[in-house]
Amino acid sequence: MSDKNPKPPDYSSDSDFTKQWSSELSGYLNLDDDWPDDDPDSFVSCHVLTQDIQANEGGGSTSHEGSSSREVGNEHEKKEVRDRVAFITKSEIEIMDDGFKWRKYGKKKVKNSPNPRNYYKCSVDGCSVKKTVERDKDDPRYVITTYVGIHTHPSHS
DNA sequence: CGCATTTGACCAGCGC
DNA sequence: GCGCTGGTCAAATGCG
Repeated sequence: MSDKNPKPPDYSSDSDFTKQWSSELSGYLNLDDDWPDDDPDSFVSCHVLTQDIQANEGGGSTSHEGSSSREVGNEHEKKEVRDRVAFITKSEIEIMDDGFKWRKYGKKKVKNSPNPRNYYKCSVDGCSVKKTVERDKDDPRYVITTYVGIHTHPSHS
């Protein structure tokens, strides 16, 4: 991708799109920026699944659903308490500038979907936030963005 | 010149 | 014990 600042042709008002995202993120990432959220009902559907990514079949409708052997209500306190925020966004593009700089550090093909999964990491100094972007296998027009960690900086502006 | 992006390989954890 | 999946890092290249 040679385009650093992708402007989705579909979203004429990508500004609102970004604002909304930041607004959503601000609720979890504690962003100081006050976005003039004037369009809560935008054309983009953003679903937030926080702290519980049990929804492997999150995109809705996935293959095996009968295997309910493992309950997901328990928290796995194995190592660090990384904040995981999964965003299911209805968009054709997965590269959206939410106000942070992301450096792609890996691409892996998942068996659960015919599409590869992209791994991004914040390139801001002192910020160790990671982001994983994956396309829905059932609905390619949907993108699942999972944020891991909390931004320690307001924005890269 | 610096940095973002890309692909491959390696490693770790878990399942069977 | 071996295999598989997922995840991360490293090196190289291209572009700004």
